[in-house]
Parts: sequence; C-alpha cells; structure tokens
Amino acid sequence: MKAFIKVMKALSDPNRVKIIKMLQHKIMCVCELQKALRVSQPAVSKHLKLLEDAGLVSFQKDGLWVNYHLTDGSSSSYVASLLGNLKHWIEDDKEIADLVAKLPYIRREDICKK
Amino acid sequence: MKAFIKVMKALSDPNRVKIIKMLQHKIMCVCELQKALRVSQPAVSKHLKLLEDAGLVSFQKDGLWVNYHLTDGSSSSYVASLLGNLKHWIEDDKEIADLVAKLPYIRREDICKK
DNA sequence: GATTTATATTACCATATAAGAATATAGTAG
DNA sequence: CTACTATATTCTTATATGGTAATATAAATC
Repeated sequence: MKAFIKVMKALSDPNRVKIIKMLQHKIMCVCELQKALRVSQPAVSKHLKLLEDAGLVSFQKDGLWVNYHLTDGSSSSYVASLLGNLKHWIEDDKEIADLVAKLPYIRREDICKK
Repeated sequence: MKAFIKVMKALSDPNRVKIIKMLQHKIMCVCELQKALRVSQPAVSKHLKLLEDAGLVSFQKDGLWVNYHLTDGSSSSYVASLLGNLKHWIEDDKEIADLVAKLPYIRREDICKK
C-alpha cells in the first residue's frame, strides 16, 4: 500500500507529470528540465528524487550531467501500467502540448556554460 | 491537467484507496465506511467528497442513508482506466485483504440505531 | 591542488492536507 | 411541530508539500 501511495503522490503534482511527459520524448538532464519547467534547480532535483523513489524515473551520470529517463516500470505492475497509460493520457492538454512543442529547442548546449 | 491531478490526489491517500477497494465489493453507506476505516464520520464524508469531485464515486440517497458506489469512469478515459486497474492493483496487500475480509460483517443494521 | 560547473542537499517559509470537535442540514417518526 | 438520526459542513490544529535561497557535493579543467 505504501509503495502504491508513493507512486500516486508522485503523479499528483503538475510539474512532476510534466517531467514524465517530457521524458517520454527524450532523455533530459536537470538543467534542461529546469529550463522547461521554469522553476528553481533544487525544485527540479527534489521532484526527480520523488519520481525516482516511486520507481518512475531513473538516471545515468555522464560527467557533470545527470541524464534522467523513464524506467521500464519493473518495480511493480501498477508503475508499468501507469507509465504505459501516461503515453496517451492528457496528451491533448494544452500545457503539455506546448511544453512538448518546445522540447526540440531546449538543448543543454544552449543552457549550460560548458 | 487540473482534472488529472485531482484524480491522482484523490488516489494518494490510504483511506481513500481503501474506500475504492471496499466499494468494489459492495455499495456502502457512510457509517459502514466509517466503521471499516475507524476514523471520524466527518473524515469519511470529506474523503467521499474528494473522491466524488474526482469522478471516482457517486451516491444515491435512500432516506437518511447515502449509498456510495464507484462510477463507470465516464468522466474521463483515465478515470475509467484507473478504476478498472484498481480491481487488481494492490489486491494482495494485507491491509486491503483484511479489510475486504471484514466487509461481510460490516452491516448498517448493526451500526446505525434505526 | 584550485577553479569551475552541474546537480544534490539543507534550511526555511507559505500553502495544502487530514484529522477530530463542534455544529448544521436533511430526512424520518412521533 | 418536536425529537431523533445519518450525513455534511465549519473550525481549528498538526503535519505534509512545494517553492526559493544558501550551501554542499562531484566531476571536469587548468
């Protein structure tokens, strides 16, 4: 039950849902997500930690960058099911559509200094 | 997006998830749900209101009793999908199993005075 | 080793949430 | 209308949550 609640709570915040929807399109680093969401960097890191604890996202380090991606949902049947369904859920939402449309122009090379 | 978040938040509380799982087995009134959850009556009413606002449950009045039941999920595709999936999700959870096992013995005639 | 940079953690604040106590409402019975 | 009962609403309180600012960490470069 606790694990299920954790997943539901993870999906109960607009910014976290936006992160999921963006990661459906490409692997992203923290600064790219920050640019897209327009919140502070610590806020993004905290959202990512929550999503990771819920088994929804995972990451791979690449030098200074930390690349986040969706998991395969292997932590539980509902995580797999939710991640699958989220590919089409709220796909027509304007906020999401606008965000996804901007994705190609959000590139770490333009955002980070190095 | 707001509607989706509302549904996820509704499913982010253990007592509300328990209500959903119980209503999968039978239509229940507030006092029965209260007896099962062991929280105050106002707490149950408030949880039910949240679930109703999310489109997950609905009710029918029968005299003094208010009978709550799951909706058909027609408010949105994700509500339908979630209600469907929740029939098997966390079905093996001990808390849920114990609760469901007690259901046959939770009858309004034994709880209410009239 | 010192500096820089991307990310994580901590500390703090404002708001949201869940709970019970008290009260209001609605329906039934007398 | 009065009394009673099941449920809803309001009020208050404790805790959870999401945000930023400040700081720490880790990896790369010099």
